[in-house]
Amino acid sequence: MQTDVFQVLADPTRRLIIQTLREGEQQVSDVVEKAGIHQSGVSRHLRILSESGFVSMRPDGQRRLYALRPEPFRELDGWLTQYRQLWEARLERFEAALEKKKQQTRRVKERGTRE
Amino acid sequence: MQTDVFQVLADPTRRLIIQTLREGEQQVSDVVEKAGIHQSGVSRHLRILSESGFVSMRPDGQRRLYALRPEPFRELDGWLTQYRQLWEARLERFEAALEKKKQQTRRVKERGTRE
DNA sequence: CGAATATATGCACTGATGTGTATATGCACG
DNA sequence: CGTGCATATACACATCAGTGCATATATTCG
Repeated sequence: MQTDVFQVLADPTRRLIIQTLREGEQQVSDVVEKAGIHQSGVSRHLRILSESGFVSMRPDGQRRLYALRPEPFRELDGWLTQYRQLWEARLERFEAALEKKKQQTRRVKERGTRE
Repeated sequence: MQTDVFQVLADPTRRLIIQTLREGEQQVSDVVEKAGIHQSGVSRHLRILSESGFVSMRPDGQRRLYALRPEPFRELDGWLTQYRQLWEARLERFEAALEKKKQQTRRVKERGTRE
């Protein structure tokens, strides 16, 4: 968790690895095939991803299975939330979603609807 | 728009500048005060932010006013969407819990006290 | 035990990038 | 005009990060 989320995501290869792991748990050699760099490089990227919380590691014999973890994504989402109002006039996310549900029941009488 | 969003956000000073611009349009000298680096550096960061679409620039006499633009944030949000399912399951549980609590509250109000 | 396989790490290199200093450019105003 | 202020840019520099190569570590299997 020592390296910050943005730093980690800045590298394209790392994003590719993350993308790859979306399919589910993978061992290093699988990732190597898709990453286009040497095994040593992948190993180091996985280390960074691990230390920053993006992936978890589970030993399976001599292999190591890596999988995505939600926390950093959530963190990024949190950061992004500060700026949501920039493009989302109406917030329909998170608690706002709940709020909306309540208002649905209550009928929309205000000018809350956009033009 | 040549530099990619993640690359741009990787630099802490740049994120600080973005944060600063959340308060609204600012001229360079304002940003300099808050950024903690020299004016030339700020100028270059603003250039990068501009080229990547994070900010817009509007000349005002000899000054230049920079302001946040939504596009890159939206782009980041789009990227993030691929991974939302990673943690939204949990979030939904959270929402459900909240909902439940609210219903509880409502019930309590309707029927008087129970426990 | 020794060989084979999977993954991690030390070393060296290189390209990219953030920064300061100094200077250029652009605008305003006497 | 010419002086002053706001901002941009050229240059030099130092640091860092990603990479390959070679090698170490760990585990499985014969």
